[in-house]
This record gives sequence, structure tokens and C-alpha cells, in this order.
Amino acid sequence: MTTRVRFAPSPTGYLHIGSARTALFNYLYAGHTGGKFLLRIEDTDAARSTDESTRSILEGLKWLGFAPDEEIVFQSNNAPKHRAIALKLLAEGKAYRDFTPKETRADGNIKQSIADRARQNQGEKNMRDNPFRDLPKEESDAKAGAGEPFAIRLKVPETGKTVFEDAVYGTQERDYKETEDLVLLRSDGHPLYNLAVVCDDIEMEITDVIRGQDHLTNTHKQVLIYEALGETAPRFAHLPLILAPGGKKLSKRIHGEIVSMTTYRDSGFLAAAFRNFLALLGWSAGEEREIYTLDELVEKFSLEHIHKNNAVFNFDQNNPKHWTDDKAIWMNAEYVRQMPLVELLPFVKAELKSAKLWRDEYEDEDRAHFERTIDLIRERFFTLKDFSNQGRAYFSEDFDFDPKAIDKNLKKFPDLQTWLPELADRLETIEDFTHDNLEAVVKNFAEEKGAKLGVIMNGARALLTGLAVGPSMLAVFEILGKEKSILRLKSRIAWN
RNA sequence: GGUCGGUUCGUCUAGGGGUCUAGGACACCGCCCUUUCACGGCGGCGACACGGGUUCAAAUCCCGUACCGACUACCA
Repeated sequence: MTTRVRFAPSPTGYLHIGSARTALFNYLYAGHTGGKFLLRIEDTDAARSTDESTRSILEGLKWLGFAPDEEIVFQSNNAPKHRAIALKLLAEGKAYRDFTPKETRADGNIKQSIADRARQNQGEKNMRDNPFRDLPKEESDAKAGAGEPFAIRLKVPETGKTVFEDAVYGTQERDYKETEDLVLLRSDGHPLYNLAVVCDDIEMEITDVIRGQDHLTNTHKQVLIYEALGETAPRFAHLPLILAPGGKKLSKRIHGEIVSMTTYRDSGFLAAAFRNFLALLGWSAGEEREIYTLDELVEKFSLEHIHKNNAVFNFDQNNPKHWTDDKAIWMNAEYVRQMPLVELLPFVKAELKSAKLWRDEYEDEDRAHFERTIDLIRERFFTLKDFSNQGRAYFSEDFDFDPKAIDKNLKKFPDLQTWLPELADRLETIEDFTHDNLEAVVKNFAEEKGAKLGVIMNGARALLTGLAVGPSMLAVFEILGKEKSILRLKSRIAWN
């Protein structure tokens, strides 16, 4: 039997980093087993679901490169089927109508109020004490017929336990008495999560459910539904959670954009790098290696190597240098610096275009030079954004000067104000504007002036690139070319 | 409160009774290279939550404690 897995986000926000990792693991598992990767949007909660979220999630998945193998399923479209199934369970006596009026909750902190109520139910709370659970069929029908609103609850058996084998957490058991008679259908006729998931997973013929560990207890409820339906449950694999520093929950409200996939796309991350990073959060191939291509991940992936403990996504909101996980940044830098140039080029092009720095000759008559430029400057870059920020001087005359570079490399040596334009005149004499010739001229010049070579080089760097750091200065001269080098050395703009 | 999970350097992790004076990566620090540097090279700092067992031997197995987390909705 071929495996069929699904990624099933609820569209109540953008694609969260934890969801992205869940999607990745499903994708890898499908690939590894030669199965299908499906996508289902769980939009049964009409009040919280938005099209905007759906778009954002789809965008995030697209960026990561996880295209579903079959058409996307929108769970809300299946509501009539879910309702029919709930009614069938009711008819079979496996569910019952609950006429208890719906509890109204303050929207505030729902979680808190639920926990508080649960705490109040100290000791032995009987999950089967609902007065409508054993209401005679006639009475129930009569009340319903009279138009009294009701929810449909699953009639969980009095004794026994749910058992399932989790591929990550092992055998899971739970006594029936710990599980309430869960609501299948709301009094307004809307099917609820657990029912919808089970019905859809059956219909989509899902063989393996790979999802976050926060669903571990839900799984017992779902197993109960499978049993009531007389269906075999799929295999389950629950994933450890991704937490914020300090082991707290990673949330949109508290942590903001950092949890959203689009943030990384918009910050100049390469999807390949981010995927690689995500793969190593909660899983490892059991070897001392960090960089894997997608194909390698697919080949090596296995449920057995998934961890049980939650991982912390490390970042410091108060420190721009560590705005997101250091390892993610490092991973991205590795990709920027090491991926084959041809593969990187399209991304650089897009970045330069969006910064209005792109010129068509870069992939035409100026192509070779453009590629050499990218290859040179990427050595010290971390993200795609660096090409348009720090790399700006390589593509435009309109670039900023870092005040630190000006102070440290220019203003500290007033002589440079006359020397650098003079140096420009010397460069003028070089026929073949390449490394060795440049070196000879610059060295000569420095000697003549009795200046340290470093002073000349650093001053030139500040003037030519606006920065105090960068590749070897001779390489910079060479890549910028004679004309620009001279022009910039003579420019007074940086001094003012 | 209850149920269920988890606990190896700051973070991601290797390890699954002897090869562990616990390995790698990121971060941090130092040195070298570079007459710049955020590249590179070398090195340093740094962990088995605690307490009991079991065993000739425990990071690894068992029990307890602590801490953390998830769930406990007519949310998903």
C-alpha cells in the first residue's frame, strides 16, 4: 500500500514555523516512502478562518517548495458529509443529542478559563454524567422535533481504554474515563475538529498522520471515533514542538513576525537553507553533518530518528544581530556562499530587481563580469538582502557610506584627501587593470608617500564601497574596473 | 487539579550498559591569515536535572523527586 500523508493547517494565521516543519516532515516521509503528500485546509471554524490566512499559508508552502500531489481539500466543503456521519452515529446509538445550552465564553483567555474550570473539577469527575446521555430515543426525538437546539456528542463507552502506537512516542494508552463525551456536531450544525479530521482522513485514505505533539491527546478522541465508525485508524507519528527561548510557547502575539514563514522569505533567506535548518529541528540523521540537499533529506528521513523532546527556536528580540536563530542564519550563509553560482543567480537577480539595481546586460553582454562580481562578494554575505544592501556599490553609483568606515578609514588620515585622487591618476596609467599590476602601482604609491599600505587600501575601500569590510581591495579594484575606481577615488562626497 | 509527554554544553544535537577523561554544529572568546573584514585555519569555554536502585560496569535500564511542556472548548 502506498503511503498517503497530509499536511492540514487551519487558516487562522500565516504559516507558522512549527507548521512549516510539520509540512516538511510529511513531505519528506511521503518522498522517502514513495507515497503522496496531500494538503487539506482545515477551515471548519468559520469565525476564525480567513482567506487571507489560506493565501499566506499557500504562499509559504510554495516558497518552501512543497507542492501537494493531489488537489487541495478544503475541509469546509465536506461539512455536509461530516454532518451525515454524525447523524449516522446518532441513529446507531453511538452518539446522543445533548440539549444542554451552549456555554458562552468570554473571548479573553479561553485557555485560562478552561484550565481553571478543569482545576475546579477536583478529584473524581465523571465524564459520563450528562443527563441527556441516556435519554430515551422517543424523548430525545420529541425535544429535537420541538425545535430545541442540541449538540451531538459521542457516547464514549463506560469502560475500556484507547490504545494506539505512536511512531515517535511509543504505545499510548488512555482510560475511557479520562475522555469526555466529545462534541461531534455543534448545535448550529457545524462539525467539529475531531469529527472532521477523522472523516476526511478516511475519505482521503490517509495512511500516516504526522502532526504536532499538541494533538497527542486528541488522538485518543479520534481513535474513539474510528472505533465508532468501524474503521481502522491510520498510523500516527507526533512531532515534538518548537518552542520559544525559555521553553515557552512560540506565539504570534508575543513573538510576532519571527514565527512566520514569509518573514524569512522576505528577509532574503533561501528556501533550501531554511528547509535544511527546519529538518534538523527535532530530527537528525544520526551523523555529524549539517548540510543536506532536499534529495538527501528525503533519502535519509525516517520516523525513528524523530526526537521526543521539544526544541527551542533560539533568538533574541532585543538584539538585532540575533533577531532569529543563529543557526538558521549560518545555514543560509552557507547556502549563499556555497551553492553553485548558476543556482544562486536567479535569486540574486530577483533581489536586485526588487531593489531597482538590476540591469539586463547582467545576463547578456556583461554576464561574465556580473558572475565574477557575485562570486566575489558572496563570500561574506548571509542573506540575499546583502546583495542589495552591502553589495549596492557594486551595482550602482548611488550607495551609502557607513559613518564608521568614513571615520576609521578616511577622516583619521587627512592626507588621504589629496592622496586618493592622486592614486586615481596613477590607476589611469594602468593598461591591464588586473591584480598584479594594481598591486605594483598601489604599493609603489604608498611607498612614495611614506604611508602604510593598509591606510591607502582601507581608505580606498571606504571610498569605493562605502564600507570598512569586504573582499581583498585589489580584487575590488579589479571587479569594479578602472573607470569606476577612478571616479570614486576622486569623488569628494564621502568627505562631507 | 487531572491525564499524557519530556529532561545531554547558552541553542540544535550524537550517543541506547563498557570504545564517554561524553562527539559534532551554531553562538561566544582567543590566536593565526588578511597591512580591512563579517571569509578561512587552529584552539578555548561549555552538558548527561536531582536522589535512590539494578549491574563487575549506567548518560544509557528501573523507581522516586524536581522542573518544563501539551491537553483538559459546541477552537483547531
